[in-house]
Amino acid sequence: MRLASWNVNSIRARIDRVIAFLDRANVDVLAMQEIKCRPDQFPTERFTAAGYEVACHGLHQYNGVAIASRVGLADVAESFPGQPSFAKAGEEGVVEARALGAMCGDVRVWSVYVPNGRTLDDPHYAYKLEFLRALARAAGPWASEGPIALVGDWNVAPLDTDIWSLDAPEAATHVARDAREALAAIERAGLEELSRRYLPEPHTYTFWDYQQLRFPRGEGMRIDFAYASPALASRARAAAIDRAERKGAGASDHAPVMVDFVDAPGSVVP
DNA sequence: ATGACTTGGACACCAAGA
Repeated sequence: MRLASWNVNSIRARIDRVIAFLDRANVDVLAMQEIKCRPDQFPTERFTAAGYEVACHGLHQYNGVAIASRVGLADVAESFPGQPSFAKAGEEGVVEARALGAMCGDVRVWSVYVPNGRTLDDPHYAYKLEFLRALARAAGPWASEGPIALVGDWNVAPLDTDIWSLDAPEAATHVARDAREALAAIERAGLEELSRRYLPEPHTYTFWDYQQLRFPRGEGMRIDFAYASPALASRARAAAIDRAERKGAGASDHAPVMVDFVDAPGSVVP
């Protein structure tokens, strides 16, 4: 099974590229982030025509996550247990559309979009830390349950070599010690990050800002990752970052991250 | 080379991203 994760930065603006990518990269399951629409606006029929089932969770033009699968899609869950809400000043808290889980074949796949954080003194930054900590708590029991993948846009650059410049002001929320610590809790919960296993080269990026010619200058960040439980990590064989998807007109600012898994030992291929 | 980000919503500006 080939599993891909991609912050598409609007599924409606990116649908042609996404469908072409599924075919070109031979993707079985695609976890999307930042779909930027509600379910009634999601181009479901384009995925159906390509042979994929779709689940999506979106509240409005911000955030939003989805999963497309051609190996089955069942037991869909919006938000993870204990997912924190965010309250704008003077408003009720809202559990934002940042996590979606589904059974895809025998793998439980979660598409995750961690809050950006904006700036270190912004309420969104505390929200980001709480989101990561709550997800690590939820993932603790999952790690020993079976094949589970947590993939998405984590908005944290764990290593100094995961970013072109530690001094970029927009990077502060992605390299801060407590942000990195909050992400490390996911690994301490027993999950392994698989893109790093196969792609350890420093300055291997998954995101390049639209501004300041970041992509042509090679100035990016590595913030998209694929975590897996031991039962799934043992079945991983390869990973790739599809840098080509950042090229050309109409590209997302993120590239897809892909991981290949072999079938479980003893599984029967229908 | 004298450039300068993209998206969606209500609107020709703004919030949000990172």
